[in-house]
Amino acid sequence: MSPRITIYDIARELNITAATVSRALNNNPTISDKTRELVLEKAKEMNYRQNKVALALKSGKTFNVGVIVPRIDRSFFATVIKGIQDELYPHGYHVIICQTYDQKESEIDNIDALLNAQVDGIFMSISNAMTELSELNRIIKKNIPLIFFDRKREMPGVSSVTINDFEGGYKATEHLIKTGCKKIAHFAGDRTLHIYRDRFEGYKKALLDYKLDFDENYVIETESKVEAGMEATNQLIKLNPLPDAVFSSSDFAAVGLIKELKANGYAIPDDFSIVGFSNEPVTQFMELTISSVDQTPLEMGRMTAQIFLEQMNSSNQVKIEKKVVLTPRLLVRMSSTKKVKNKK
Amino acid sequence: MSPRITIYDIARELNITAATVSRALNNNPTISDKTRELVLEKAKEMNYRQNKVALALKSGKTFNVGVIVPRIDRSFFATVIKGIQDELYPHGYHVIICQTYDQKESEIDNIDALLNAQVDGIFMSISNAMTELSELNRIIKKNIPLIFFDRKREMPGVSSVTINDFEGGYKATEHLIKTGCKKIAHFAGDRTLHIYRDRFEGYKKALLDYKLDFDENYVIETESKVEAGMEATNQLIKLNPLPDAVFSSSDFAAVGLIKELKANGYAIPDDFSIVGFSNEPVTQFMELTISSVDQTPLEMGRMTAQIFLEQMNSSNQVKIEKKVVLTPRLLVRMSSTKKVKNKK
DNA sequence: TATCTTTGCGTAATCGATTACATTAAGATA
DNA sequence: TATCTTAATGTAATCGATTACGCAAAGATA
Repeated sequence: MSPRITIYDIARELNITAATVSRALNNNPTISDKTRELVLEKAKEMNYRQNKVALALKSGKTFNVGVIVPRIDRSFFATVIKGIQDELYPHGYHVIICQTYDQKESEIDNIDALLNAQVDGIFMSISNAMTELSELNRIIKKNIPLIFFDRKREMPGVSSVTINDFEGGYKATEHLIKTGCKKIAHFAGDRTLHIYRDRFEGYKKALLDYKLDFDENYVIETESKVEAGMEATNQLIKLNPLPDAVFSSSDFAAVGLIKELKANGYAIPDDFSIVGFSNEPVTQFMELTISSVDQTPLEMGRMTAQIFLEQMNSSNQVKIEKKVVLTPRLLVRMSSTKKVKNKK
Repeated sequence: MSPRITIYDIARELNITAATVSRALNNNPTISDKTRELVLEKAKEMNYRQNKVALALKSGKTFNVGVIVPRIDRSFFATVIKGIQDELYPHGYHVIICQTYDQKESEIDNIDALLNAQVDGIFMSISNAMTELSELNRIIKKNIPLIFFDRKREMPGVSSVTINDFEGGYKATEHLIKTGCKKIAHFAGDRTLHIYRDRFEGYKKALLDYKLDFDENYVIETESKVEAGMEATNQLIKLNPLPDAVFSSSDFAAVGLIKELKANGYAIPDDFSIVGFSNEPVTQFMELTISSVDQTPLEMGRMTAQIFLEQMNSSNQVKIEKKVVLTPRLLVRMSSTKKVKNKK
């Protein structure tokens, strides 16, 4: 095992002090060119590497940030993290991943661990279960940037990057209306969560704006799973009058919806136009590609990281509180593209 | 901004020294029960948290590990990371993510950065481009556990966790043979990579074992993309005699294959039985679910982490070199399940 | 020549925790 | 009472880097 080379080792070799070595390596102007060159040469020769841990202890900056998500094996979160990483890597930051599975205890635990590890910032998609704001306040009190993405909580001095779920719901519904659908049902998620409530509200508003009746019976709450979508479909096809379109808050539910509709002999998009939400990879790989609302996760990650960098560069006096709301993009695919000749 | 509480702050409050506080907090038996209780109480009252950075500098252990993957927004890698994380989190380790996009420079860069950050271990899916073994040797020389997963390189003292790609290729092909296919084509990946070469060899061996002719014309090299699979399909359907099955090294290519076959009026699985590789989420969401070979990424991550923990717990003298080869699981789905009545 | 600047580098403190070694005081033993 | 244990705590070094402050030598100025 080769011993770690420190600035003291270099200093000893050159008969100077560690302070001089440190200054030379940091391009301090008070060091003569001769000495600087000697040091740089010797450092290279000895294969010296700066010990970031020692630096972190001295400076208080670890150049690590923590990202807290429910789980990383979900395309959406993996892509947000990719965006964060892509943006921060050139600035020398490392990204530490924490998973919570949306358990409140796990969220508190992870925050605690990240604070002990002295991260320079924490990015978080906060669960609905997390009511312990005191834990979050510990972050603020330490003056460590906390930034919410995707799912947020209102807190003074805390920035957030979210998408406009209302607009997403509105756009999806408007698209269905404009392509001729009159009786549009909605697969809603858990409406105690603001993201699902907002999508639902957008749906409702679009109906009103275009003078279509809103009927609570056309709204079916369902989980974000294929099976749940299939079950919901069985309720859907019992409706009278039968809808001619569905806006689903979840792509997975939309997949289940399509499976079950086909099994029951319905044609898509001719009998039912369908728009999902999230632009999960599966939507574009299906034989019948599914229209969906893209949440721009890459941009979300990038933006989150950018706000963090701004915050780090600003003086400590100035508290930045940015509320960025990204515009979702409607992606029209086959599941909502009726051939004109088949239009009923 | 609340100041950080240190053991010195506690010591001052109690009129004792930091050494005593440290010992009390670490359950050192030479500390009297009275003092210990006083310290613990005061620590709680002042909301003391151990500074892991200071500890890391002293102990040389950061409790951080680095994971190097080409990109994290791929289901496979995201799931491996999840496995690593799930296994290491209970032991107090944090996972730092690095993406390389399979660029050699980026791989070297990331290794360097992780070493400077003093991680306790590095887990890596190494690209084919990475020929600079000297960089990897720097890790070994520092006595930091390096563990390859998914894609490895032979190095003394380095453990690895991979799957048996040969067996995966064999199983997939054998399954097609046993369900009555006689003329099985193969979509191969880049066969300079051992994972693709092994899958190909498994395919070949299965044909030989079951007395079927191997024909190089039935092997089409293609990228792991839907579009590439579609292009390859156009070569495939020009073959004479026409194959009755395809084993694809890539699920995405299989998706393209199915799309294009259907577009050309072929029925699946009746005209073509199809098995893919990787068990990408899309394979189970398709209306026509795709048979595939699961690489057990969760187990791969878990196993990688376990080997690391073993290595950390063993004495420094003992070098552990484990080569774990996981067994892939064949998942039979609709794309290779012919109805008996339709069997040709 | 005497004094003042400037240049270049050394000294030593600091970040927060751990720990080998030293020290003190109380109780045990002869 | 004198000496020896032993329990409990203090002292100070250490991990590796940065940096305020001090100082010596060289050149500048009167």
